[in-house]
Amino acid sequence: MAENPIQRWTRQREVILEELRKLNSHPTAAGLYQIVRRRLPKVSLATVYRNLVRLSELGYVRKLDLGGSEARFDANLERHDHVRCVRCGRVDDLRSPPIELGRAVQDDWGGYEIVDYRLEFLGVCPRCRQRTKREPG
Amino acid sequence: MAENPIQRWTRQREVILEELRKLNSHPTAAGLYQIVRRRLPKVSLATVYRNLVRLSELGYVRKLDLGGSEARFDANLERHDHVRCVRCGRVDDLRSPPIELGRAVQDDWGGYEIVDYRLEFLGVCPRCRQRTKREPG
DNA sequence: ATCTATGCAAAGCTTTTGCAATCGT
DNA sequence: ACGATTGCAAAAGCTTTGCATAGAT
Repeated sequence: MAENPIQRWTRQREVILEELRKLNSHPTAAGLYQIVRRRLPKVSLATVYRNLVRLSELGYVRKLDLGGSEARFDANLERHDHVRCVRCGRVDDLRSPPIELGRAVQDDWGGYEIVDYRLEFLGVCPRCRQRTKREPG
Repeated sequence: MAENPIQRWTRQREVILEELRKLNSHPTAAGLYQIVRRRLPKVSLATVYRNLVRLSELGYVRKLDLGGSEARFDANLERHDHVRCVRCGRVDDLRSPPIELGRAVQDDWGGYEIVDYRLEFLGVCPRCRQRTKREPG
């Protein structure tokens, strides 16, 4: 997938990957930037973006591109789907096995050659459900 | 869904809705703008955006928010999924019936209350497949 | 007459890019 | 030493917003 596999394992790249691997919260680039900054105060947001692109190309991470205005990143490379909270934006992994492509659609594909799918559930996360009970509306 | 259902049926709103209804190509705001401009040369892109938001609130259209950088709009209000061409960005309706939420996931939802899902298939559209045969790579 | 909607331009937000300096190999 | 990578700032791409004017009811 990467055109040029040559890479230099810079401190920035290392820390960005390490911190993303610690999280299961699928941070946005800006979110991860704030976390990485705690270890590398001088890092720039552009470096975080560039490394996330590079690490995706190299197959270390996955760019999620779910709904919402910001892309999210995931170091969990196994095929899995996500649930996104419509209130707070939080994204969690779905424990359940991914759907079977073949079963989902019985009809024809209109001439398309299918290569992948993107499935995202929308819901209200436990914390936001709790909050709703106290302050409805 | 609309906070304030009061509305004025302006020429712009009418034409924007009419043109979107003619299409099954799920245009972006900019794409629809180009089409609407043929009938209303002085219309502004901001008006198209504002009306698409308003028409979504009023339930006349649906904002798709699939992958990709631009939002797409659909006047087909029936529950249906989409296929997006990874080469040219074209979005088509899936004829097949939508998947059944309950069947897709057997396991627990991690405390989430599920309200909706978003399913998008990625593939290569007929035209791009054709092109590939001539100029592979 | 009232008050929403429009057109224009400017601003906002996320992401990308140009450039000189830095650092990994 | 070579050239990929960085930090900074500027730019780019999509969408929203402020404001004065036009227009629907």
